[in-house]
This record gives sequence, structure tokens and C-alpha cells, in this order.
Amino acid sequence: MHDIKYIRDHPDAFDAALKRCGEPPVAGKIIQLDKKLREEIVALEANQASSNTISQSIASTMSQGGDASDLKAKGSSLKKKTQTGQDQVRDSRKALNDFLLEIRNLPHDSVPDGEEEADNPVLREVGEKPSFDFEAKEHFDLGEALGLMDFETAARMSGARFTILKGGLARLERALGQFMINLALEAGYEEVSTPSLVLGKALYGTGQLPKFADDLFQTEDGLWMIPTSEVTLSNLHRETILAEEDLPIRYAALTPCYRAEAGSAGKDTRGMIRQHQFAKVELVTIATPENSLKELERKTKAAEEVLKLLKLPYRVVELCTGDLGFSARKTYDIEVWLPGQGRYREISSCSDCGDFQARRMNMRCRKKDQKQTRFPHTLNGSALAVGRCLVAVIENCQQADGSIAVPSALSPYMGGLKKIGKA
RNA sequence: GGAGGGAUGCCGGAGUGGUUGAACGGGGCGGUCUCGAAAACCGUUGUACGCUUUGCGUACCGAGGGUUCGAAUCCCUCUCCCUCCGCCA
Repeated sequence: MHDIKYIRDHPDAFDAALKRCGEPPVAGKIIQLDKKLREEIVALEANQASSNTISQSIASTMSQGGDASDLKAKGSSLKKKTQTGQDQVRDSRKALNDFLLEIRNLPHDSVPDGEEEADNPVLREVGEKPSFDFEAKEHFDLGEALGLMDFETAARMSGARFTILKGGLARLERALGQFMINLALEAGYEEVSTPSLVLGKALYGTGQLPKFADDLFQTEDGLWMIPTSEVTLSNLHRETILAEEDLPIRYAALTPCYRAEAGSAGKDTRGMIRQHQFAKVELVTIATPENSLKELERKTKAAEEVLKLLKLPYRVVELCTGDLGFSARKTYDIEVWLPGQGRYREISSCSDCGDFQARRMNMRCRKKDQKQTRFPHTLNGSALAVGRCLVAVIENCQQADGSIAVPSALSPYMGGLKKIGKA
């Protein structure tokens, strides 16, 4: 959500920032809606003020035993005006609010200009790509050949975009999740276990709603399945005032994530890259405005650490203005190398959302002994997506015989197992 | 699922139609007293929005509607919490 006062005072800067993201100008429309609303509020409140005065006159007249029927008639006629005024204000407020809710966050000044994914600058490449003296296979060929990855059976009970893992691969997935959440704790994040189903307002808060309802699953009684625990972790302090001295607050959760993938028909149809359900360790930070960019670097480092310890090659790119997500003001994507595909694939996305989500959630902070509240900044990042990391381990650690070498960092989580072979 | 009880300011807790934005107590803050502190005493202490912004106005007592000139107080709907019974991982 945007600060209406900022838009009133800097309409041109607002539109210019949106333009960098390829969005049309809206400040004029917003100011017009806002002006209408405020005019109606002034009229309404003047009305309410005189109603209140009349009511008080009635009270004092009656307490002195006088006749107040004239005053009552006056109050009665004012009442109708007040009611229509209230309706107008409500409608205008909703119109402004609905409009504002659909406008994306503004990019930070430091974000590079660009139109699409191809324009994202690569910040660094880390680790060495493995070289094989055989042709590298994709994870689904390896997994199916091992008899430990089964898409057909999953499709029979759940439809497309689900996977069944067995034996060593099921254990490997669990090991990855445990490994990652433990790293998050070491990095200073507090572990949280949250619901997987949430009310719509939580998703409005983080920005998935109202624009992206198609990407989400909704239950029959109106609850939504979380597409990421960014939603639950960020909403932990919605509608509250935090003590600034307690910031930054850093949370981590290992949860399943559910995505409808409505706009992705035909994309990544084979394998585990794009599933309706996957596990992910998410890191969320609530920081003061002064510290949020610093926290973004810190969070990205924490995510990179997972890949370093697993010895998986990756690169970090910064999203250009045209590729930035709805709620983000600045984002780093981490892409892991997949030898089977012969390309980098996104495995983490770390974003600084500024005060955009805090405003939508009405989460505020305040310095000790100060009256004035302000909006903290929220950040989120995956560290990492477990499903895609499993894919990366399988493809990077594949052996000539089709077995998978377990990364040494993971071995303790797998009872010392060094290799996943045929079942 | 059945039967009851509840939701008021930072906390506890009054308040069943008229200067109640809300008694009283606690806490916090400021002050008096003190070498200092405690105690005592005095004062003060919500949020949001709007305006012709040293001030004024409006709204808010779980949420949304209704009755009324006027609602924290009456009526309706919903949400959440608690107790008992049933069911259950």
C-alpha cells in the first residue's frame, strides 16, 4: 500500500517510479479519488458536528423539563443528510482503497532499469560447475531410473505437478529441509511453526491479493493455502505496534508451499521444478527503515551459505525494474546451476519490500518513550526452496552409474549415508 | 456437533439510552518532598482521520448492520475466547 500523502505531494515522482517498472501513470486518478473523498468527509463531519450540538441541546432542554420537539425535528432531518453522507464516504473510501491495493511497490533508486529477465545484471558467480565424462542427465530421468521418484502414481491420486519420492530421495528431501532450517537458526533467525491456511486479509497484507488470486488455492470455506510462509511470518505482527528496540526481528520457517501455477501451463511440465506443492525454508525480517537494505544483503548471504555448504554452483542476479515482484522494492535472485538442463534456475529470491507490506498489514513500530509511530520495513527470502534444491543435488551429484553422491554436509542428516543408489 | 458464559483504554475493572473518550485501581511519565532513593502527595497518560493546524472538528468501548434527536449501554448478524458434554489426530 502506498502513502496517500506522498502521492499527493509527489505525483510526478510517483508516476516516474512506476514507469520504470513499465506501469502506466496513476497519480492523477488517485488524487482525483482522494480529493472527492476528502470533500465528502468535510461535508459529513460538519453535519455530524451540528447533529451532536442539537443532541446536546435536547439533553439540556429536557433535563430542565422543557419541550424539545422542535429540536428533535431538526435533528431528524439532519439525520437523513448524515446517512447519505456516510454512504458516499464509504463508497469513495472503498474506491480509493481498491485502486491503491492494485498498485505495485515502487522500485528502490538503486535498482537497475530493464524490461525483463534478460536485463537482470549478474552480480557474482560462485562455485565450480561439475564436469562429467558422461552426458549429464536431468533429475527426473535419474530419479525415475533409481525407482525413487514417481510422477505417474502422483498424477493418479493428485493430478499433474505432484511428485512421489521414496527411499533415499524422500530422506534426502527431509535432510535438506532439516539442514536448511538449522542453518537459519545458526544465522540468528527464530524458528516459527505457522498455519498453512490463512484468511484473505493475510494475503492482502503481503500483496498476493487482490491481484494474484489465480495463483493460489482456496478451500471451499474461503481459506487460502499459503504459497510461501512469507505470508504467515510477515503477518505475525499485523495490526500491532512493535518496539523499535526489538528490531530487527528475524523469523524462519520450514513449511509446505502451495501454488496453483495458473499462468504456467506448458512450462516446466516434466520433473519437480514447478510443482503445486513444495517445501521451503523462508526467512522473514522486520527491520527499521534505516537497516532494511543491510538486512537484504545479510539475508542473501544466509541463502548463499546453504549452497556453499552443499557445494552447489550458483550465481546471484539483481532483478531489474521490469522483473521486480509486486511487493518488492529491491530483489536478489539466487540461481543454482543444473547440469542436466545446462542452465541456471531460480532457487531463492530475497526481497526488500520497504514499508509496502507493513502499510497493508498496519504493522507499525515506535521508539521507546516516543509517541510517533512509523512503518517498519519487511524483507523475505528463501533459504532455500527445498524441492528445487533436491533437483540441484541430484543433477550436480550424479554419478556415471546413475547414483547420487550425498553432499558431505548432508550426510549427518542421513545417518551417514554417502550415496543413494538403486532401490 | 449440543448447552451455557464472555469480549471496554498499557493492565485490572465499573458502566443497561443524554456533556462518558469513558468512574475507580494498578502501571508509565512529569513534579513536590529528599543528600539520593522509597513512601506520600499533586499533575499527566489512547488511536486514526480531516480542517481555515500554537487550535478546532469527526470517528472509534470485538466486527458489521439496525432502532433513536442521541447508543459502550436496546435489537439483529458475524468473529474470537472460556466452561461443560459429545466426537476425534
